[in-house]
Amino acid sequence: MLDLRKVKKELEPIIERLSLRGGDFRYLREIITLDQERRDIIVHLEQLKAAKNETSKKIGLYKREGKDVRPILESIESDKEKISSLDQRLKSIDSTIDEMLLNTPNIPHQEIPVGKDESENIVIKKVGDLPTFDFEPKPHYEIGVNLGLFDFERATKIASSRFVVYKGLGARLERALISFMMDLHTEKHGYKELLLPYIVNQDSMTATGQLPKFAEDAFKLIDDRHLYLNPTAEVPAINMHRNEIIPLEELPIHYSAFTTAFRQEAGSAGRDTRGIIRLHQFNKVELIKFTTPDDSYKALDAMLADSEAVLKALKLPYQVIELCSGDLGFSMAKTYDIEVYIPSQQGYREIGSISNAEDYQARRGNIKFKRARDAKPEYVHTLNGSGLAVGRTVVAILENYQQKDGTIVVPEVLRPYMNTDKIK
RNA sequence: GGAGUAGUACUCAAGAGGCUGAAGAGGUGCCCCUGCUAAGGGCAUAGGUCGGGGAACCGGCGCGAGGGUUCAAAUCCCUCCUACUCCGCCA
Repeated sequence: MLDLRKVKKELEPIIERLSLRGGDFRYLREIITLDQERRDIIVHLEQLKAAKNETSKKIGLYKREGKDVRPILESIESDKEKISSLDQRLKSIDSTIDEMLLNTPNIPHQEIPVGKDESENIVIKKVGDLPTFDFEPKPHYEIGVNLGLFDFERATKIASSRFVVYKGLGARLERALISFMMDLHTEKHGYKELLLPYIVNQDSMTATGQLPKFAEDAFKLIDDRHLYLNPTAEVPAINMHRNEIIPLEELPIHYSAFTTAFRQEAGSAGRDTRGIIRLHQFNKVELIKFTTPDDSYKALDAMLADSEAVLKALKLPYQVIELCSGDLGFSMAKTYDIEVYIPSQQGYREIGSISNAEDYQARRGNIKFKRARDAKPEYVHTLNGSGLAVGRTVVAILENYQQKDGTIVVPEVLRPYMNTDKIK
């Protein structure tokens, strides 16, 4: 959520920066008018309430002294109505302002590239050598089905399309990757391991920015508690500290969490229909940080390096891109995507995303810290990154490590987890 | 799922319509005392948030959350949430 005070102070520059995302944000001008009305009401309302409090006290006194309170009671009768109607008006203004702010995305960081969509993202580095094949490399779904690693038909029988059953060494590979990634981040990169709920409530979804605007992307439970299936570990992990003031000495907080993520993939009909690139359910290892505002961009770069370390260890070629303003996620000020090389597509596919939300989620979730014992609380910055999407890592391994005979060489770092050096 | 009990500040806890923005204790901070430590004494300690004001400061909200009754609610009523106890069920 944007800071209302800041919006008021820098209205036009903010509208201009937001519009770099695409879309019209001139509606924010209305906030200024609404806010002025809101303040006027508050001033008036508080005067009335203060007077009413005085009067009530007086009534108490009079009663104890046995005096007649009827005249006083009559004198405040009209204020009562004024107060309740002003209260109502205030509530309605507050909720209008709130709704506007909740539906307004984060302001893109000053230095990110300006562009209208993903075609204007900028490749900032390429790492690793592309594999060479003396045969036609197969797509992962063919390899996986041939080796008996995936079963799409039965997954559809069990659930629906866009699900998969992993079998045998396929299931083992997925599990091995989860363990490998979690071990790397917790033991080498200093993150604290979390195992989180896979169901989150409406407040959590709102704090991180999935709601109210992107309700159609989430799986909502049919239940009057307004619960959702976890769409990404970012949601439960950031909400660990919702409505908290984190002691300064606990910052920065680094969490790593494996979760299963659930997405409706609304609007993706027809895209990536084959294979395990885009499923309703997938596994992901996530990195989450809470930092002071001063440290968040350093922390972002460090997180990117932690993410990259997974691909480096697996010896998979990848590129890092910086998202342009038009491709930026709703809650984020700046985002790097990591894209892994997919031989069958002769191109790169997103396998991870590392973002700084600055104070946007912290404000929605009321997550603060204090610089000193008697200092005013300030919002923390929140960051999240993939470390990595596990299913897509499976895709990358199958395709990049495929052999002419149809088998897969297991990347060295995974062998202790796989108990084999070959999938055949 | 049934039946019950409870949620008050950093912690424990009193409070049962107005004199309570909240007794008391612990903790914490500052000071005194003591050669150091322990013990003792004094003072302070509702955070947070919204609004007014140049500021000092003033005011609104706030006793799990949200509604309601009342001139007035921590205190009465309703709904919800959470924790605990008992019963049932269950990995």
